[in-house]
Amino acid sequence: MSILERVKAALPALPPAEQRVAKLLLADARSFASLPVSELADRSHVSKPTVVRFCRSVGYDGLADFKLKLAGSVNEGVPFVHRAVDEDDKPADIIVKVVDNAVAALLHYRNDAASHAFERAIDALADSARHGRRIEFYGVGNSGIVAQDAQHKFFRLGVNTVATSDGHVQLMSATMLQPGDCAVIISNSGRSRDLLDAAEIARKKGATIIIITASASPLAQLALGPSQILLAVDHPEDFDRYSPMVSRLLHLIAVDILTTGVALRLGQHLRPVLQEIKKNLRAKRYAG
Amino acid sequence: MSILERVKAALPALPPAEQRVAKLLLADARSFASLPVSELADRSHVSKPTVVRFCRSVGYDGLADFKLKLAGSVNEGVPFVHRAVDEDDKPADIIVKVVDNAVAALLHYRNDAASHAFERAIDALADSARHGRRIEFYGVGNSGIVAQDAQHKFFRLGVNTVATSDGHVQLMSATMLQPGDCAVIISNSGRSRDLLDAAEIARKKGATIIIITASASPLAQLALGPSQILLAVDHPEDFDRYSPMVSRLLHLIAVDILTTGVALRLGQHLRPVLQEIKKNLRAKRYAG
DNA sequence: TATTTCACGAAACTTAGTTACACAACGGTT
DNA sequence: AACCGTTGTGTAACTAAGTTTCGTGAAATA
Repeated sequence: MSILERVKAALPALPPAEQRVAKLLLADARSFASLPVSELADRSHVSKPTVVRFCRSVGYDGLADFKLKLAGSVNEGVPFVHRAVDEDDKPADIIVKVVDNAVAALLHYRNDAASHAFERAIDALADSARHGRRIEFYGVGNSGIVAQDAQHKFFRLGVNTVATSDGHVQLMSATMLQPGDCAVIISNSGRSRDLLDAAEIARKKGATIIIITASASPLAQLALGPSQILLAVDHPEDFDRYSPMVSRLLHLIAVDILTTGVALRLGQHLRPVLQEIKKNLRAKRYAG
Repeated sequence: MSILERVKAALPALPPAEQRVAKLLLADARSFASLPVSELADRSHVSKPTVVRFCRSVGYDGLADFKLKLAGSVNEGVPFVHRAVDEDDKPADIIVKVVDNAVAALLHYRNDAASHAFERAIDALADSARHGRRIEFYGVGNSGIVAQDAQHKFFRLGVNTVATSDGHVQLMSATMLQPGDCAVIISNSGRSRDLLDAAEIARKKGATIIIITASASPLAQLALGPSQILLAVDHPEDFDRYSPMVSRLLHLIAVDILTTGVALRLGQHLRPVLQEIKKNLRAKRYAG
């Protein structure tokens, strides 16, 4: 996909000298594009032609071509660094900064989201959906809204789900779960007492629990067993001030990924349901 | 900001020959980086040094430096194109595609969001907040969730707001609005009857109405008057299949921008409120 | 052991990018 | 109106970056 990934994949098949060049590249891709051949050759302890050969080995025309493509590829993440909003920002600045921060967080998340955990979560949810088992979404505060959003999405897939943002109702609801059911628990901090209790109860009842929260939190600790799945959502320190804004977006994206995955699993036989919903909604609309 | 924008801005101040180089660049930025000086000089009918001079005029070290930065900049939008999820995508692919689609939509939005409209909206909201007037968020379906999210955000700023996702309640609530109050109406399609009615009532009552919806919709039509503000949220055709997912994110980002803007306007005197909320929330948490 | 193949570097070469310099046009001053 | 400086531009020389050629030594194959 990205150049670096391609290089990483090709690395073992490369001759030793070229591997050293690859290592240099991977160690500091940013500066690789701006250094001249001689410098690159020196730093990786090979000759200049070897640097060129390396470029061709990984599928480019030569060093010049490689540098160009690399510059494009490496810069992917660069423009979207976190930038604090300050007092005298105009609305135009705020728009750019808010969006860039969101994008930076999303791209960061994309790079280290655990696809394996998603696979398990999607399996479990699709399974519950297919067998008509219960799927419940719990969240409090801001995460309660994410839970509702998730519920809404699954609902539109024709899957019968419930979202609860009230601590007491969550406890009651969790008590009624059974093996084969899924409880998706969403929390920004991962420290909410109500959610910890609900998760614990759901676990005891044998339900599969899927936890969307920060990886170093008490709630995340609960997601270690065999039918417990952790979808870690972390964001870099410097997003702290925007934590509620950013984490919510990441939680929503996690929900989108789950929904998309489950929709694909369920496949064909949910199409009719979707169309019917659409038809009925249209009646509520202004014709224009 | 982006290289091309910077060039476009600097263009009028450039000498004629350099302007020709700039024109070539803007006409086909993609290939500019990969062509040699001589070719660039030929195509823009100037000499080689002029090409280099142009690069320096717009703030780079020389042609080499410029090409490198350009390669990075031009690719900015490229990696994040819409990519459809298909049946045999693995979870890892789904993650990448879902995130990339979201990012593509966000960046697109960032580029043509009307900052002027945001300015007016932020002014109106901050004004209502300062004078203790009512601020209400209306939305149905998925947008109801966005409305709640917005309410939650303003609530955390210490601003007393209401979110309503029930059509009947919206009508009742809108009826009670007065000049100086704000109604923020959120809709994906901009065709929901309930919201159109609520918007119309709010308008008649003299409240400022802020509409977050697609620009070519009936609801958007309502936002043409002096105390009506349209925050248009459109997304390209090809996002259609993901429309609910993407538009919701964009609506949320619009809300983030509003919140951030209002928070800056309100400034200092909301800090104590925030700290108190934080303190009280902590009691609900598990110590770890 | 002979032979082929492969990996690598030294040196020559080519081309890209840069600098130095010269000239022309314009604007303001004497 | 003649002068001088500033500014914009191209020509030609130059430097350094990237590339190709070729030769050597090591490993693999016969």
